[in-house]
Amino acid sequence: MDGLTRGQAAKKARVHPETLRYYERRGILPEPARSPANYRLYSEAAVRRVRFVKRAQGLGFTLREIGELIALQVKPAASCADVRGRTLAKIAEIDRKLRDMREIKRSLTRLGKACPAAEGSICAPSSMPWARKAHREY
Amino acid sequence: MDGLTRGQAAKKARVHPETLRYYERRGILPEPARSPANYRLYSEAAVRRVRFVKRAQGLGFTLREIGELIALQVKPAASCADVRGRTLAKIAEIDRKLRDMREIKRSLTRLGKACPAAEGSICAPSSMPWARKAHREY
DNA sequence: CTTGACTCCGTACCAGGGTACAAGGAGTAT
DNA sequence: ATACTCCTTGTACCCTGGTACGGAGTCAAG
Repeated sequence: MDGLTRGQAAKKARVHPETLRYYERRGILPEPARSPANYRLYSEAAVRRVRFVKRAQGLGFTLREIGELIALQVKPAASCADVRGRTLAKIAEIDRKLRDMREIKRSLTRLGKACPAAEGSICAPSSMPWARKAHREY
Repeated sequence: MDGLTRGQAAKKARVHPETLRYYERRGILPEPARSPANYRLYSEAAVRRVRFVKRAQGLGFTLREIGELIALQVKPAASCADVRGRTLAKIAEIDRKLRDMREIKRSLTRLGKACPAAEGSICAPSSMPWARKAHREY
């Protein structure tokens, strides 16, 4: 019998075993095959999908959005123009996130440079507009 | 009397007024000045900070992480080497997120190209490894 | 000088995303 | 066959990040 049990698949995907059942309920994972003894049997593809879900969550996507992202490919070809529209919208969203991300990184990079590595030294005033002044602001 | 009331600040930052009180409890916002009638008075800097928080949340950072990000600049200069270390760690984290983000974008872009805009046409098979095959995987 | 919209505070509630628990069955090791 | 671990189901619980609610005070417009 091949396929991974829930615990094995969970370990490979680095999530809690219960999470797999939860994703199944949420429709994020399809109902897996079952062993003769009714054990769930997961494929490597399922593991990859879970890993993708976790990375996407780390980027601020909700489970519903991630489900939509996955659906883009699983959808019937009939709704092709629709799929294309959704895809372009998702790309635009990601571009926004990329801009935000790069902006935060720039700020942090400036801070890293202003901050000498030596112990006991003094950091130059920061360059993060969202932090600057916010604590003496009245 | 200058400074924004809670409602005004919330509107500018595009959040619910209650959120400002919540962030104050969480230490994300400092305790603001008060009007003679004990109303909170927010600065533009506070509004900018809230906006930053929302963008960072959209990138998958938790409130605790965002607090740390903000603390990097507010921290006393004494702990400079420490701040530098944390800053570099945050930058590495952001680089990971950037890689993930770009990978998803690439997949979506391929999908967008494979998907002719015309109504009723057929999409080419997808190029998203995390979706592909996961629905016939047993 | 009242009405309506705002504010205060404390507390209670809610949704999303899991995680735990109980009672019983299956697999394996000794 | 006895233990130990993992699996099944259903249900209950938990944490995070807010939102809502109630009773009282404030402020601006009419």
